[in-house]
Amino acid sequence: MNKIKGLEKEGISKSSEGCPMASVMNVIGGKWKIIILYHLRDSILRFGELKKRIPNITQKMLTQQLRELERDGLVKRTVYPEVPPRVEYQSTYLSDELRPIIDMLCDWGEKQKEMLGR
Amino acid sequence: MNKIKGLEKEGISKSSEGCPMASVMNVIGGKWKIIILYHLRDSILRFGELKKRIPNITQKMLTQQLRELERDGLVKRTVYPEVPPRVEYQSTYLSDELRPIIDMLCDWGEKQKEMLGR
DNA sequence: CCCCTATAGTATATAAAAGTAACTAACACA
DNA sequence: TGTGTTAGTTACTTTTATATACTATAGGGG
Repeated sequence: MNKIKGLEKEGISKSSEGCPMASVMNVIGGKWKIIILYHLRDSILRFGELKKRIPNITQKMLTQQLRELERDGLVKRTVYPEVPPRVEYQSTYLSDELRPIIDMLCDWGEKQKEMLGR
Repeated sequence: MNKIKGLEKEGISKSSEGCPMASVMNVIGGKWKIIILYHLRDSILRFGELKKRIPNITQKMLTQQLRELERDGLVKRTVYPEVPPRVEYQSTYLSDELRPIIDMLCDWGEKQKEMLGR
């Protein structure tokens, strides 16, 4: 179980050649990643806090997506050797640069919701 | 086969409550959607042209994602009753507003690639 | 007429990703 | 000895994505 997703993401390979967008998708394309990064925009959160803020995600998915984000340098994971365990997640230099983009996406979503009559 | 994905996306329901990001993800969260919109940023493209520009996508996926994008008002599909058939896809008012976001994502991807040493 | 090409798809079968539910480790407290 | 807490695992099922093959249509060549 040391490989979560095989070769594909080990070095952002495969579909990243040719299309600049494809490599981006490799890193933030997971179903929950942008949502996770959205919640980590301005807070350091523990695993359980993230889980509360993203009600529909399962523990397995949250763990998995966080590990991939960590591997790709988009979140920093800090484990405190306590009992019960405490693990904190925070954004990094790389994901900080995604913040304006995430904010814009959020605004776009609001506008789009209005346009679709609701 | 009249329902591509069931209820979930019919009205941007489900996970859109609570999290503003979730509704955005419902619309552009498909694996290929941002890539498709990226290629339609500044060109009107036929099905086959899109397929050439996105080599790893399969016809089925391209068809499916385009239909979902059309349904959500992000692409306009124009069929010319010719043989061989000609179908053109173009961006809409809604997706035009995504353009700066897509460009920023693209830039972020470039920067990120450099940082990861290559 | 038969075969070939081209375009924009469908259909079917298989692989991969995501979801579900139950289980674990470690200690604190009662 | 038994219960609660947190951050995960594990095994299993369902949903998505991919690969491959196939279809309809018209024009052109033989």
